[in-house]
Amino acid sequence: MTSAEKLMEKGIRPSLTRVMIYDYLLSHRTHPTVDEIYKELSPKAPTLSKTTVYNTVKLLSQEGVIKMLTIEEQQARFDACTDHHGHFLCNGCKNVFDFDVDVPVDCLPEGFEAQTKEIFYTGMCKDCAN
Amino acid sequence: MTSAEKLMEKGIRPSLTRVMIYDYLLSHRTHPTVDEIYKELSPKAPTLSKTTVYNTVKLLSQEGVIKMLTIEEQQARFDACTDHHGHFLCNGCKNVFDFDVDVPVDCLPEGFEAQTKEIFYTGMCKDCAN
DNA sequence: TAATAACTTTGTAATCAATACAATTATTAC
DNA sequence: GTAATAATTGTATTGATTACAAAGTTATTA
Repeated sequence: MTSAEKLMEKGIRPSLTRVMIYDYLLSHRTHPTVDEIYKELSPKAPTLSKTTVYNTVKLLSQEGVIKMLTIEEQQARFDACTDHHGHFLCNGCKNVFDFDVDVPVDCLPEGFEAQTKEIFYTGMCKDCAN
Repeated sequence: MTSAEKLMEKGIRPSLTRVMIYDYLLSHRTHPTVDEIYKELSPKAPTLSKTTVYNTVKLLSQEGVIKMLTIEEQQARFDACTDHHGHFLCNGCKNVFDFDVDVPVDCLPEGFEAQTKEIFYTGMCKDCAN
């Protein structure tokens, strides 16, 4: 399935801009910020507005196409991989790494219903630990 | 052990302001924001500055006396309970609830060293689910 | 195809949490 | 008690995000 088809499946009209931003996230699993997305795509799309990037990642997040991450900082990051996995923020290089992890289940009090589940670790990555 | 002693144990001089803020967090397990702490304590301490609240929660977080939470929003929240537990943000009432959960261990790639571990869920709490 | 309606994109201005910084006040050490 | 150090304060600034209205684009209808 193409990325445009994935958007349509969620009821999102696959405009060029939306597909471009979604494709960027699909092919760059670096959990970029809005600013990073904007800076990367601006050369190819000189009229792109940062507001559009904000609008688009908000829309895609709301519809569950991508995930918003809020690890510790003041800038949100975005991830096109919506499968469940943990995120590790390295305090050295500030990169965010994925890791496989089993989500704890059945740990919520009676009557609580989870819609999103996030596992965020911070520390030092392999390269920065030494 | 008094809260002042706990601060001293971590090498933090237990000034009146610091103890007051720490005590507030110890007795109000609502995961308040800086603004909420400031608004609650201002009547008792009219000369309190919001900058001092920022300075204090940053210091206490850095020294591991309290924990900073960054669940989904743009305002950080603070928690005096540093035992491991999960946090649940209700999308209805916007309250943050604690829940017991086993932290996954040994899930990081070789060489990665975790310093903090957070488990954040969002959804609907018992009261808001109906 | 033209006219209209609906949606998307854009740029500017505003908001607001957080930080920088310098001045003031309080505490400690000698 | 005075100098040195640390804590607190207020103001100004930064910077991510949102609000909003105008401009541009796509779809719909006749």
